[in-house]
Amino acid sequence: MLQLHFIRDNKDYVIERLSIKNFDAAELVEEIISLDNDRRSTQKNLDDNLAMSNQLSKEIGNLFKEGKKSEAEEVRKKSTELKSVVKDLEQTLQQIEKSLNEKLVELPNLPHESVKAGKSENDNEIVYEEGEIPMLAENALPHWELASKYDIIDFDLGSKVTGAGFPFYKGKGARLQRALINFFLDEALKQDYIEYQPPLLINEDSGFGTGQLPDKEGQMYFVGEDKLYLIPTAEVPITNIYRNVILKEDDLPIKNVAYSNCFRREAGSYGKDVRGLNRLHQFDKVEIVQISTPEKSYEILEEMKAHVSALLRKLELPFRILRLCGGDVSFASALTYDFEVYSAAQKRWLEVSSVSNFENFQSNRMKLRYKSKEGKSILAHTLNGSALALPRIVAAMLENNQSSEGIAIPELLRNYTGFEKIDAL
RNA sequence: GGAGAGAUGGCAGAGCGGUUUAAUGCGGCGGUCUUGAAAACCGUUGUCCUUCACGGGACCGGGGGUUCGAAUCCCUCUCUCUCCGCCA
Repeated sequence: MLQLHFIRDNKDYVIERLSIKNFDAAELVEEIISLDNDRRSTQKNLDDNLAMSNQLSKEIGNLFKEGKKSEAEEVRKKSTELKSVVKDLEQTLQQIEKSLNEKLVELPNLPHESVKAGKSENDNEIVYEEGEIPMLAENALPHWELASKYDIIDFDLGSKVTGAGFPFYKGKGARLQRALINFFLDEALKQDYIEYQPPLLINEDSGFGTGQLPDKEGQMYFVGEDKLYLIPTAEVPITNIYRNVILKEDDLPIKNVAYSNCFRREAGSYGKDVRGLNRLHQFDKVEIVQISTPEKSYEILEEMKAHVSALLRKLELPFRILRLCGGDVSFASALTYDFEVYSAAQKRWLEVSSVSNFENFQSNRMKLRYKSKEGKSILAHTLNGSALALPRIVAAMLENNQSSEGIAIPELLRNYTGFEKIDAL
């Protein structure tokens, strides 16, 4: 959520920047400013009446104490009249604030200066590439076939027990998952992240705080009985730790890491996009989250980018980094880098990480502030990134490392898996 | 799931209809004293809205109600604690 006073002071700038996200804000901004004007004048009016009412109540108290009953009655009558005025104003104010909030929440975050205009993911800018595209044999298999050939992931079993997009990992497949999770967590710990294990269900306030609600309600699984949502990413619980919190400047930056299952309904997905591990309803992810001062947040974004790059390097996967264009960067993000690995049998790039700076967009929603050394309350900046999402890493690893001998486990992961290759048992 | 108790400022804790602009203690910050520190003493100590400013208003877990006036009374939700039941 953008700050009201910022919108007021930078009306044209807001509209211009949002056009980069293909969002026409002109009308909305006008409505917001006009509603805010109404809010201010109504508030002023209400406050004046309340001040008067407070004054009268005090008088009544004093008069009663002095035994001047009839005079007190007189004032009480006046006060009663005032009461209906106050009640009306309160209702009006509530209405105005409600519609103001509804409008305010519709405005996306402003894209960072470096974000270029663009319609879709096709306009994302490749800013970095590393690693060699493997040349596979003619008879190379896509990962879903490798998965069943070596009996390490069972998609059909998942469909039977739950539904499509909920695979079983089995044997070395399951052990590989566990190895990757531990590897990712340990790498983050080396960078001074604090490890958390968050709840997998969150309430409505948390969903609002990070921006999943009200917009993307349909993307989350909802447990109606208890009004809880299954998390689409650990970002939600981990960032919401700080909802309505005032930190100290010395606490920053806060670096948290969490492994969690992630649940996404992915309504409307179809075709080759959802084949095998490419898109699941439940998957595993290690997420890094940082809370920072505004001055440092872009430096930290680079640091997080470097962290994710190092992980992919250690896993020996060819990858590239994209700076998302205005049309593809998410509602809440100011700047996002996507990481894609090359999955050589599918011959396509798969997104395995998304690293974003939300600036104070989430902070403003969840009132996450810190007290500066001068004693001022300032909205913090929030950042997060996948480090990393497992399924597509596994997909690329299986495909890229296949040979007649089986599937080779990257050197640095062998300590974690306890085996060097996946072969026919 | 059943029965009971509770939620007050960074923390502890009083207040149970009108000098509460929320007592008091601890902690934090500033000062006096001291070569320095401690102790002692004095002062200060939240968030938000509004205003150029003076000022005004809101906030005692959330929401609603009673009243001229609510931290205080009523309703409701959430959470915490104790006991019982169930349970990895």
